[in-house]
Amino acid sequence: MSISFETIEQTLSLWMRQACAAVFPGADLAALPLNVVATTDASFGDYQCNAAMSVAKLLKMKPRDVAQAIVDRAGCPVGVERIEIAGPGFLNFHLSADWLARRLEAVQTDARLGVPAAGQGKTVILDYSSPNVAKPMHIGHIRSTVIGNALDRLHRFLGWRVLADNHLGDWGTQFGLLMLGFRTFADPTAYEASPIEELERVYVASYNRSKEDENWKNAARAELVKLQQGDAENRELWRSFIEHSLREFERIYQRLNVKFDLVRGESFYNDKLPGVIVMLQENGLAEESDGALIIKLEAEKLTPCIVRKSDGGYNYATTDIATVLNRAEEFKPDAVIYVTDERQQLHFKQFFTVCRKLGVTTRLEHIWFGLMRLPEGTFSTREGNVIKLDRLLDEAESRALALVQQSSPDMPPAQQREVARCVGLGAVKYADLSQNPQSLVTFTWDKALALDGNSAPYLQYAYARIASVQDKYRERFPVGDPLAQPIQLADPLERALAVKLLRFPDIVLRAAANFRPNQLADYLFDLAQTYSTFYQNVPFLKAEAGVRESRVRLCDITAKTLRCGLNLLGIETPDRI
RNA sequence: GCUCCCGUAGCUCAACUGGACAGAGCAUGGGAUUUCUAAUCCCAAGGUCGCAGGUUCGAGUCCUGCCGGGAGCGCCA
Repeated sequence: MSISFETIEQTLSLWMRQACAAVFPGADLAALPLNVVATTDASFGDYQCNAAMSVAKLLKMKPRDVAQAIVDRAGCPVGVERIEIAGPGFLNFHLSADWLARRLEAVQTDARLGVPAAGQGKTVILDYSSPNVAKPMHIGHIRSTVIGNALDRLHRFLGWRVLADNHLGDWGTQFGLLMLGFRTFADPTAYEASPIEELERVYVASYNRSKEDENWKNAARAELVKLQQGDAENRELWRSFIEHSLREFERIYQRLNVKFDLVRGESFYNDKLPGVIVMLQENGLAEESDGALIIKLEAEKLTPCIVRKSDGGYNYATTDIATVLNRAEEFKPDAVIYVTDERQQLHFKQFFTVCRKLGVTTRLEHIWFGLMRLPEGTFSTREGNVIKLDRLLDEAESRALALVQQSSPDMPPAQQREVARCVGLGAVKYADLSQNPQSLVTFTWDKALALDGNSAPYLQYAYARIASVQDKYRERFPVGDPLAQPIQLADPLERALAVKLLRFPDIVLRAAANFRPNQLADYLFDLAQTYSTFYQNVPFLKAEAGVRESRVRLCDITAKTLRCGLNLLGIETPDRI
């Protein structure tokens, strides 16, 4: 069953706006921030509002007088026991325990846990992961993939129609070097055994030679031109590179539980590029410069955007413009979101600006994240110092397995491996999702594979403990039915847990709106900590009947929230750990 | 030279986009288990939020300058 809820912040904020309008008729409050938000500290109540300060400024009154007027004349919204005025004019809302309990009861039987379907009827295209063909996926790809996938899951859960598109790098100058290298250096046996590894080796060899051999460089360029002109043999080779790469990528995506709705590489748009140029010219945007076709963006204080090279070839920008035009026409999305690393910020600014000039009104967002680097500096395929994604995941699973074997020696080995898989993968994903995407990341094994503290295993452990409590309850009280008993919030630890649980919908909305999965991760960790304190200090199975059922219900809602939240981050929750 | 990010406890990171005495984890020291999974919990210690000004009732958050780190800046993607 699914009930349509307004979130608590939405309800209280709306009430506040109406209250201010009623108490101060005639004042133009439309532009003022009157939002009610969760408090940072329980001593300030459950929710707080700073409206009095902004209203006071507008009306040239004292903030405390404004706050007092609101409290005196507007009363309290439903569910709020009292509103206190604190400090310079903060309004602190204290929710009634009874209202919290009734609300939790409704959430418990709601399939969406009270999260509104805010994206209903809207479409978003998510462009993420997008690895380059013929190169192995390495730890640098994990951020785009994991963050993009979390945004995918968040939006889908909120009711958006999501089209996840893997915009593969399957076209471009690297193919000249790759083809020439392949014909010269490739070892058929190695290629058969491990195509991507061999392609990578071949590419690096070819690239290195091009740096010192001008003829080699020219020959590579000739191969590229042949490919672009549709030469059958090069075309076939190119196709086989893509095929092998996709098979390899697919294996890793399955491992990460990542699914795409569309896999349209850059080459998909090849035949649309001349049309884009014509369009740019017709709009008077493009001009010749040193043989290339460029779009000047001086008014926007951006460097020019090159849309056709002097040799007649097209650029990244041209493909991206064609892609947006195509997406807008075919899918009519409300938004197109790109998840890439920080180095592409300028490119996206230029390209979005050009799209606007072409009359594209679709919301375009570039969600960039800090480049992953090694303690000794950046890494690249060419340098050969990459850490493959497979190796990272293998290492994660084997570290987790050691831990599982140690703490659950009686578990059957097959189950130990399955738990280790969930825990190891969860740890890797969580390491990326729990911090601000834009922060700079230096890769270290211990950080990426942390299994304690603020980590996925901590959350998974909390979840597994609840599953165990529920089993024990059924064992000892086979005729008991928690849902038949009301939730009671007498103990402060129960109340604290209840308040935290009911924040979930607002957190999910915010994490999606800000494109910041770490805000959800933060919340889940906080929730798990609150639960662990509750678990440690409040008995449930030994509590008297009634209280016992109420607490088991709190456990159940916590489990559902953890599972739902972790699932939104792409992290699994085994029942045993 | 110009543009964009970042600088918070010994270490790794938060801080709901301008709100209350800046919070966690790790590491350190102390404590809790005959009882629901100790991969846990409780307590302690740890800070001039890079520096200097400014705006504001209020600044880690906004503005200016400087210092330090990263990234980008016409035919790569």
